[in-house]
Amino acid sequence: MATPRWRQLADRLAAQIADGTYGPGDPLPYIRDLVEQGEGSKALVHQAFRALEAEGLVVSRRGKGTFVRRQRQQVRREPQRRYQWEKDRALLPEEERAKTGATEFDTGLELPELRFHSRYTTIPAPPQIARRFDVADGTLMLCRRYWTSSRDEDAPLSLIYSWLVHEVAAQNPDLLNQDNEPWPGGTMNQLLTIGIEVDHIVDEISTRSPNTEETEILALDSGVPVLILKKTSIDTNGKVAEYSEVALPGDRTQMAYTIPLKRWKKN
Amino acid sequence: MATPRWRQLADRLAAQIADGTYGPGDPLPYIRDLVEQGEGSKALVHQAFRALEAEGLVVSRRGKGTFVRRQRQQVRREPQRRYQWEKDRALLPEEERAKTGATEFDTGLELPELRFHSRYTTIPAPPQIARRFDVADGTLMLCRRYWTSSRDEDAPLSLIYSWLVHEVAAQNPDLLNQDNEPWPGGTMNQLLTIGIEVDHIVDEISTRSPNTEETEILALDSGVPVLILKKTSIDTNGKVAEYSEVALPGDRTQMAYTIPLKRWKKN
DNA sequence: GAGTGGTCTAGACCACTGT
DNA sequence: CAGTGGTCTAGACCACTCC
Repeated sequence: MATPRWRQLADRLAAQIADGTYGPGDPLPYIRDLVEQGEGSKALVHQAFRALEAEGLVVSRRGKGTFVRRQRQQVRREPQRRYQWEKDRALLPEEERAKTGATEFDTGLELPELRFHSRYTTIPAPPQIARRFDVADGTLMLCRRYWTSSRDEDAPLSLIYSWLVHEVAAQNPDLLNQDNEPWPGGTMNQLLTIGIEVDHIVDEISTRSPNTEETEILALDSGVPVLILKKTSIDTNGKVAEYSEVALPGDRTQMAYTIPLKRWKKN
Repeated sequence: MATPRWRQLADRLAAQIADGTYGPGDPLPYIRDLVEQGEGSKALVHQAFRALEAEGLVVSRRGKGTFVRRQRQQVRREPQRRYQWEKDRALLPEEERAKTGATEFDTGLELPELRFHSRYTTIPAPPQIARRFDVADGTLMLCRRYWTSSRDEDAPLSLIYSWLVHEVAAQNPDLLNQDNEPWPGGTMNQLLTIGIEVDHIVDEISTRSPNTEETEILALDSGVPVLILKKTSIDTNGKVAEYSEVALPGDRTQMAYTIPLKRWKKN
């Protein structure tokens, strides 16, 4: 089929954004003006604008107009450094651990008006989770949901589901109480209190469109996907100690990994 | 403002998809039927359906109906293994190198009807690229664009921009000729022919909505984001030897990294 | 040909922003 | 208050699928 007129209009505007005719923060023409100029009915022009918004190119503000989206500053996450830092920190005395948290490590922000939300639930393992831990379907799990937010609108956020085998976590009853969050020293220290040392961590990264909850909590603009980080911590016995799924705002997050390579022998 | 009726309808259908009322592959009610049932005008119901499509939950087929999207099988990429494998292979004699390519490594597919597309251009470095290589703005660069495609509709794809300093690549004129693609042994072998050994690689991963070109070449369904892999190869002198940006289909790609941690000392 | 989703119009009203 | 984007309707026509 021929390209619909709303697509043609959207592509034309997208090209003008790409070539700088409309720069970041600039206003696009008003919908009503484009209708008057014969681009089509209001619904048609509006559909073109919604497409541009879904593609992350523009933002519309009711009563003001439509503007070219500014690229948001990205937070660079380096799990290789972060996980080792977290593990080292887990052994320190509590006063030391309390000084700075993982969120500050990721963002570089001081700890200002950070609010910490958490909700713990105990539920039977769904099939996918049971498979990760190599336990029977329905094994009781401790499912911890949490996120940090800040008054700063710019503050990067993450939305986390973390899973532990309930029977294991219950060895230290403090771990079952959500009011103990944020736990000084993080998950590595929590695991230490029940005699578990993490040997290595596997990060799996994918992406998808956000659901309505993620859109709301992460304050995502329309059209922004989420990065999904599935993090599996394996202990020194080869067992899965903890598994978490982290949703990260796609327009503010960059994951970075360094891969060293073996040197070729000299000839 | 109150939630618009099209959002309410979309959320209600999304909830029914989530709870299994409509399973993968199942048809949703017809738009016209929902209109008759008083859900709203056709445009309103249609807008709800487009929202569900943009969120990746359903696909619409003209003349047939609207169906719950099936989750696509994901290809797991393990750069730590792949890059070392690529480096090891670069030293092999040509007959050995020709046996299997990087695409087969990623996908596990045999090399059936793979078609290889490439386009080389020589252009002055844009600011971002110049900064990566730490060269002056406008330094001549060899920009290589390529992708592999397959008759199999299921075949996973990637769309790549790769950059080299032109003056460096020109030491082996064969590297400037796009008809030599696919080069047996890959980029590591190409670099070897001009005396460069890669010491380590930095992967940076982000995500965004696809542009129209990526949507077309990667055959992305509506609402599917792309994973962006920015890969920087650093040689044994600490210089950037090659830089590439890879667009990967978000519904078919998973990146996996393993992070070993130092053991705690025994008490 | 009957039924599906997709496009498009003309116009109404609402919610919000500025002055 | 005028002007903006967002919602919604009623109806027309088009492109495609299946019988």
